[in-house]
Amino acid sequence: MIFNRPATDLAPALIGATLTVRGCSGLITETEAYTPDDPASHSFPGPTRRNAAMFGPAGHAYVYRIYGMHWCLNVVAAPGHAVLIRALEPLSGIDAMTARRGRGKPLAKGPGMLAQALDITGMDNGRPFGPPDFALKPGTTPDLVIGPRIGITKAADWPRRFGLKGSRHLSRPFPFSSV
DNA sequence: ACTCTGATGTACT
DNA sequence: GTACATCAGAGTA
Repeated sequence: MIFNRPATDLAPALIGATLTVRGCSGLITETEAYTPDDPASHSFPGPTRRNAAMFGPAGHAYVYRIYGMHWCLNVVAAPGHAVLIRALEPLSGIDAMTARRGRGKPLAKGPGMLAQALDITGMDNGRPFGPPDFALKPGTTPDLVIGPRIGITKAADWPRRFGLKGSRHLSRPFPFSSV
């Protein structure tokens, strides 16, 4: 897996990959690309304390807190580029994820839920991806759907949200579109 | 199904 | 002071 490339290339490549975090794993079903020329990207204003990891080595995590209570996990791509992991299909460690999320609740249908299910916090900011505890394993290239982004106010309509076609483990449905 | 709102911390102007 | 790459619960239907 080549991490050091534009987020717009890495984001679709991560769909279908398996993310493993300390005994829990899942199939990535939804990502979003953020680039330095994107007004909605944390890297848009240039390096700051919060976004330092986005300008660090590719293949590391960029984790930040949002709305005071949730964490969001990104994979750092080229400098100033990152891919937000928005949703996944749980594969293993489901008991632990359920315990952290609460019984009957969706486990990882959104970036905040995903971080909570996998117990990802600011402690993981800057951590390199690699086996065995924090791994990102490429899968076979699946059919993708592409659509506008979610939860942002600037450039929300840029088609930079990628999903696994037909998956039920998405934060929201995609408007009809595919590659 | 949908829309609205409160919770909660911090980075940045 | 304001905005924020969100979620859960309550309300309406």
